[in-house]
Amino acid sequence: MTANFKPVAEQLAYLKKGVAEIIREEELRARLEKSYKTGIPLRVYLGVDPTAPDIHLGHTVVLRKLKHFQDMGHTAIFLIGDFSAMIGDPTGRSETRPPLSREEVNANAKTYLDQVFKILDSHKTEVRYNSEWLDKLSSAEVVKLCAHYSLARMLEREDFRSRLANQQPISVHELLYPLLTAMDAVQLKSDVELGATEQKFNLLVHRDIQREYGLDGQVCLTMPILVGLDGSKKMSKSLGNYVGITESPADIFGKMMSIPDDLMWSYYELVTDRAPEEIAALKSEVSSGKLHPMDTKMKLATEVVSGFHGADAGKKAAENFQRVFRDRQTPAEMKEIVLKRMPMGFSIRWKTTSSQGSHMATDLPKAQEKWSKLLAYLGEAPSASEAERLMKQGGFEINGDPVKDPICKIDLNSPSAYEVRVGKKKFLRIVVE
RNA sequence: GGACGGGUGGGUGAGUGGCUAAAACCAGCAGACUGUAAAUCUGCCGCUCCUUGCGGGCUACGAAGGUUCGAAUCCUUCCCCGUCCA
Repeated sequence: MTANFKPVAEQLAYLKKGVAEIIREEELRARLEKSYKTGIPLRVYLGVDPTAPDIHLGHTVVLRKLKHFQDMGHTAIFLIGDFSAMIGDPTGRSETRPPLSREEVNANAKTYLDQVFKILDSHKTEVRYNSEWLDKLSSAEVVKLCAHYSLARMLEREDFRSRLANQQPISVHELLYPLLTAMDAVQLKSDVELGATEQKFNLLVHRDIQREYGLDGQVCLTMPILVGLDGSKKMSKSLGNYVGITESPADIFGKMMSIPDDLMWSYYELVTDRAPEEIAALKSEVSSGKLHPMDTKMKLATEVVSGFHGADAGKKAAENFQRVFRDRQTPAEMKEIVLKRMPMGFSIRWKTTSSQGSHMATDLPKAQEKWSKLLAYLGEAPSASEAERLMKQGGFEINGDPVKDPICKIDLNSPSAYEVRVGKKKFLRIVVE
């Protein structure tokens, strides 16, 4: 069976969109040509350590590139670093990462796959786990592997060098990270490995080690790091400047709108399917004043939402955004929480457009309860103090009117419904039955 | 193994016995202005209780003990990190 590849030049143009660096482009072209002639698809892999339960927009940059290879008929391999996650990639770290347990890693790996297949075609993706071979590696083999690389070369790496210079600790096992993950490349016999620019060192070590094991060194393709919502640091969960791909359409839309204007071009390039020429055209129309930056950003937000939730959701999110923030109305749909008095306390039911749940609250027995406490109890404010603060500062509204009195109470005995705004973006409908 | 230096709130980092829930800066949150952008200005920024007050309580400066009317600050032991020597 021979895949029907597109001409090499066309493939290359498609694959080059948005990339930071290809090491080396000539080799990639050569491999594409060979594949074109033989009909054998390239083996392209992306290794990801499941260190957190969710993936965010930043991760999708490189996933999308893997998808591009898939689109061109090549074999996409999604490698889950279930073993390497337990070491922790030292990249970009100014300190040693606390190791994860196998249980955490496995749990994370499971949630990754669902999310990843929002981007990749699950039927065409080869999913592998590096514990498959790394678990079995004997000490003798590890020693042999280590013999292929020198400490001096290891210390060429920026984050090791700077930690050394700043008198911060480097654990020996961290040095093992690039070497052990190189075994992935060896085992997979990869033609191409993808990664973010910060992975360049690792990718290059992998390439070197492949050669030591008698393979042709893989092509390394790096993608730029997506800047987070704050507009300066890289997108990461721990910095809180991220968009999770499982978030609701409204949240994704709102977050996308909050990025600085200048940032939208790189988002267009890295997380949408727009061709480079289209992006350039949009950019010049904005700078000439023909297009309003906000409208252009709304387009971006719509496309991002559509990518994860479908075109309808994207459209709806855009409409809702305009309704709430331009027309200053309440959203068409908001999270609804129903409180119902029961003999033992309250039953609490909540539902959003995408999910729902319920539980009993036995420790909320008062008929008159402070809003601040209720919000904290419901998890809609981090703490009661925080909620009080919000109220004092005018960030809390009931049915459209600001309530600044921090001891304002809700009567849980008389049935009624409240439309409540908590902070800038959160709207709730609270119903007492 | 030895000699030194260090561990403070989400981060950086002051503070060496009471005036310190702990300077300053960053991040974060809210308000004003706007395009929920950026920039700017103002305020807030441990938890909790109430009668929301420059109010009460609790917790917090690596851990555990101790000295003291009183400790992030002094003492003891322990843990962790770095540097230099071997």
